[in-house]
Amino acid sequence: MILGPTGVGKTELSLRLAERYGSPIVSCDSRQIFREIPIGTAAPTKEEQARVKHYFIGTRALEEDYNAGEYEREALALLEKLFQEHDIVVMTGGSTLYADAVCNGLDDLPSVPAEIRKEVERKGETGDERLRWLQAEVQRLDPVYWEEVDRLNPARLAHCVEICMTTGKPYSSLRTRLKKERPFRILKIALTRDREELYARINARVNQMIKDGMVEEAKSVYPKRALNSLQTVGYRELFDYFDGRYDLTRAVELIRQNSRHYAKRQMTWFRRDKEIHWLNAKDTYEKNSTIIDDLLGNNGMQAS
RNA sequence: GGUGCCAUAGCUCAGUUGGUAGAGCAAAGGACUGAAAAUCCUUGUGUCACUGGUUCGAUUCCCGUUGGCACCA
Repeated sequence: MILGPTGVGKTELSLRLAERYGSPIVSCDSRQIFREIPIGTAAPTKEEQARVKHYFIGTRALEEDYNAGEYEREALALLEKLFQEHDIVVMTGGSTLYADAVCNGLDDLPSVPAEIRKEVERKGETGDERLRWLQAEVQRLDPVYWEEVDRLNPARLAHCVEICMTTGKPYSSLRTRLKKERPFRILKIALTRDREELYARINARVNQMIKDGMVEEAKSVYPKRALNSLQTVGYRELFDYFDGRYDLTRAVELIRQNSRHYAKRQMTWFRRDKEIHWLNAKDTYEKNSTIIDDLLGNNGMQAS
């Protein structure tokens, strides 16, 4: 598994490793999975996909309500198949929860019916009012979870309420947080770079996306802006630009900034994971692939 | 050349009737089990332009210097 913050250089390393091991690449990215938005999500290009077979790239429509649980099921099913033909399968991506779902598993929860989601969404007009309603509901439906939840986080509270309403049981009673066994060994590699350098790469990549037609791409999906799949760095800022809230220069500035924030949040998540082996993205492929071979216990393996 | 105004955090600025200072943004750290590129929490980083004076004490008042802006010649 090749992890790392956005823009660090996962794609190139993954491609070369996949070629070396004769493996496909299983993407672990919650936004590259949508086919309508390849530019703004820095999805692998046609050329890159021609080099190595990719999974979970552009396979879903924006309207499909995709989530980490569904990804866990699909990815595990796919891996089972792939491991029949491959000793090593390369997985890569920056969606931390999705990666976690594959490695450790999520609890078995039902998916929330649309009516319930709508109901929970609608309560309270203003953000404050809604937050207070959610807090009251969690206290009433799941006092155990109330004790541990981040009480100011509407997304957390809403999820608990949704699950309680869907199952009729307290969310906390379904939340085992047990680590699931997997029928394969997982080697987690994360790439890192100096912060300054990472940010410079992110800034440059945003420029490139704009040149590659990201504004037009965003325009084409603008009518669907309310979808969860479009609550995505790059698109939100461009939608606001289309609405006249600021000019394109400002929008690009905000995209850069929010991408940096995203990378920072990813780093926070990765730092906590003690299973990760860190590699410097600046080191040569030869050096890094040798380290990875050692970690795999495949010192004798010849690069093809 | 003259007059006036300004100089405080990375940026934009507030403020101290004289007791060495605080907002927004930027930035940094953290949380995270089906919306996760989502959602949320915490944190103020400073020769208060420089020199001298008055004062127990000056970022604050005064003289000068430098830089910027405006107006007048």
